[in-house]
Amino acid sequence: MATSTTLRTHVCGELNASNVGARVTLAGWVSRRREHGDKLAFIDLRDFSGVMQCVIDDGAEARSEWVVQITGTVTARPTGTVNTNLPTGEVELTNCSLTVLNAAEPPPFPIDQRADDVDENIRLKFRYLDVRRERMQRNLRLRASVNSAIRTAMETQGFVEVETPLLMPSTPEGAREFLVPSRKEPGSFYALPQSPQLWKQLLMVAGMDRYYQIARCLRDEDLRADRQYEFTQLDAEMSFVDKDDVLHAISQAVMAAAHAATGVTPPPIERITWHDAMNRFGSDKPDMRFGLELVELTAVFASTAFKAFATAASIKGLRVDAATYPEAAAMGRNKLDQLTDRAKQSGAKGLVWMKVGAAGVLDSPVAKFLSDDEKSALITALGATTGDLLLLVADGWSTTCTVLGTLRNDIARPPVHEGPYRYVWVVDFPLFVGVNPTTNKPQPGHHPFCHPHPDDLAKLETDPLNVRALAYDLVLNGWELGSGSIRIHEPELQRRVFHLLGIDDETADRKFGFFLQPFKYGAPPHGGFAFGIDRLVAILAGEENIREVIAFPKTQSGMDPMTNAPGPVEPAQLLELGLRTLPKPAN
RNA sequence: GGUCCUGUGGUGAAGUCUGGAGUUCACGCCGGCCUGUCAAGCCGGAGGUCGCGGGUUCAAAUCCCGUCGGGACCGCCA
Repeated sequence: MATSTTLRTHVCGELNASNVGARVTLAGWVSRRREHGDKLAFIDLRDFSGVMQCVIDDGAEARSEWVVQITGTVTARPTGTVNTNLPTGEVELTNCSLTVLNAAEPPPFPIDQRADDVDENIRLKFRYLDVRRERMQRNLRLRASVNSAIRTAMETQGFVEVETPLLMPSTPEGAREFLVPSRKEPGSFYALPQSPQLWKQLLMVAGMDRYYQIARCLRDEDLRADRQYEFTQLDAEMSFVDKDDVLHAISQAVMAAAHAATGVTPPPIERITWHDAMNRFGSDKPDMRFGLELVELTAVFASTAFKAFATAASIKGLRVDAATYPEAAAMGRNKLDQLTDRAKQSGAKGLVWMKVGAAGVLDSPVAKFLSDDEKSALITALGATTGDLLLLVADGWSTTCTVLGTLRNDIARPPVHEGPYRYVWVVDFPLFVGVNPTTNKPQPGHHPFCHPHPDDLAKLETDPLNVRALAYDLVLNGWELGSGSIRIHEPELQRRVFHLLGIDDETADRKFGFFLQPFKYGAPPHGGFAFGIDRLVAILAGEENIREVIAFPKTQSGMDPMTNAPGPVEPAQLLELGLRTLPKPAN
C-alpha cells in the first residue's frame, strides 16, 4: 500500500524495529500529550493506521486533536520503556521537529474507547470525530474488505455489475416507498427503489445472464437495531438456473466475505426446511447456536381431559434444563408471569409452566387437570429431570411454534455476535403466508413473482396455503441476512398467481405492465438473491447494531443529528414542484 | 400507533423512590510544578436554565401533568 505523500513519508502504524535509524515524517492528530516540564514531552501521534510515540524536547505546543506534522528519527525505546500494548511500542520518534498544520478545539468526547459509552446522539452529532476512533475505523475498513471480497467472488463467477435506476415508478404492495416529486410533471412522483428486484429480472430478459450490484435500497419503514431507511444489499440474479445454482453462487460470496472479515472460511452452509425450522426452533430465522429446541407433545395429550389442551391442534413444549440454564429454570412466579405476558403478546392464549420436583412431581397451576399417565408421558417426551422448568403452549401449529420460538430466544439467546457463526439456508418457504383478512385472499410470503414448487403446482388453486415456493432465506445467528427465489418466467403461471392474489389481468397490466410486458418476449428461467451487507458486516464486526458499521446513519426516528436532516425547504422549491404542505395535525 | 428504559457542567456517572442552598466522584478543559511517560503524576482553578413547559408546595433535579430528544422492542419491514 502506497501511503507516502508530499506531507509524509510513512504512516504511524507501519513503523517498527526494522525502521530504526530512519529519518521519517508523519502527519496526523495529537492523540495524547504527556508533559514532563519544558524539556520533555511525549506526543502520541495518531493516523488511520495506528499511533506513534514522539519524544518532544523543545517544548513545542500541540494539544489534543491538533493536526500536526512531525519529522523525527525512528529510535529503539530505552530499556524498560517498551510498551507491549502498542504494535509500535518498541520504537519512538526522537529529535523531532513539529509543524502545526491546524489547531483544534478540544473534542466533545475522548477519541478513544471511552466514547463507546457516550450518548449515541452525541456520537452521531459529531460523527466525523466518532469515526476517527479505532473502533469505527476498523468497522468501516472491515466493511470495505467485505465489499471487495464479494465483488471478487461474484466476478469470478461471471456476474456482471450493472447499475439500476434510483428514480423509478412507484410499485404497489411491499414496503412503504420514499417518493420524489417530479418538477417537469407536477403532481407526479418517482419512487426510490425498495430493491432493484424488477430491474434485475429485466436484465435477465435482456440476456445479461448474470447480474450483480452492491445496491442501496430504501424503505420508509420504522427503524430498528438491524434496520435503517437506506441499507445496502448484495443483489444478484442469474439465468438458466435452479435453486441449487443460486444457493451455491451466493454461498461463494458469503464465504469470501466471512473469510475477508475473520480469516476463516466457514464450513459449507447447512440447510433446513422452513417447516423444520418452525417445528424445531419456532422461527423462520432460527438461531442454531444453542439448543432448547421445541418438543412435539400433541400426541401426549391426545385424549386429555384438560380443556385448553383437548381443543388445540398443536401442543409443543420447551424443556428449560436446569443444568444448562440454571437461572431460567429456577425463575420465580414474577418472572413466569412476565413470560406468560410475553407469550400472550406473541399470540398465545396462555402459557402453561411446570416445575419438575423430586420424583417427577410436577408443580404447576394445571397439574391437577392432568392424569398420572399424561404427566409421566410428558416427562418422558421432554426428557425432564428434577429442577427443570417446562413451558407448554397449545394452539394452532403456527402460533404454537412462534410463541415457543419467542420464549426460546428470550430465555437463552446469546448476543448476536457471539460465536460460533451459524449460517443456515432456510428453504421451501410457503408461497403464501395466511390470508389477508380484508380481501380474504392469500398473502404472498416473499413477493408475487416467486415460482411455486413444481411438485405443488396442482394444488395452487385448491390448497394454496400448502404450496411451497422456490424461495429461500439466508440466516446467520438468528438474523435474517437476505432472501431469494426462483422467479416465475411463464406469463401464464404469473397470471394464475395474480388471480389467486385477487389481481385481475387489467389490474396486473396497470400496476406491473412495464414489468410483465417484457416477459412475453422470451424470459429465461431465472432466479436470484439479495442479502444485507450492513447486517453481515455488523455480525462479523461483533456489533449489535448496524449503525456501528454505517458511516453516517440515522437515529431511530430517522433524523441525522449532524446535518439535522430532514428539514424544511424554501417555499420556492415547493412551488416549483407543485407541492403544498399541510399543517401538522393537532394532537 | 403501542410498551419499556433513558435525559444532571464538555463527557460518563451518583443524587430522584423518601422534596430542604447545584451537592459528590471520575475523565476532559485552563493555570502552575515536573527529564521516561504511555488513558503520566502532583497542586490549584473555571465550568451546570438538572432536556423543555406547566402544576403541587414555604421549598422541586426529586412529586404530578404535558411535551421534545435518544435507545430496545411490538405493530410495520411483499
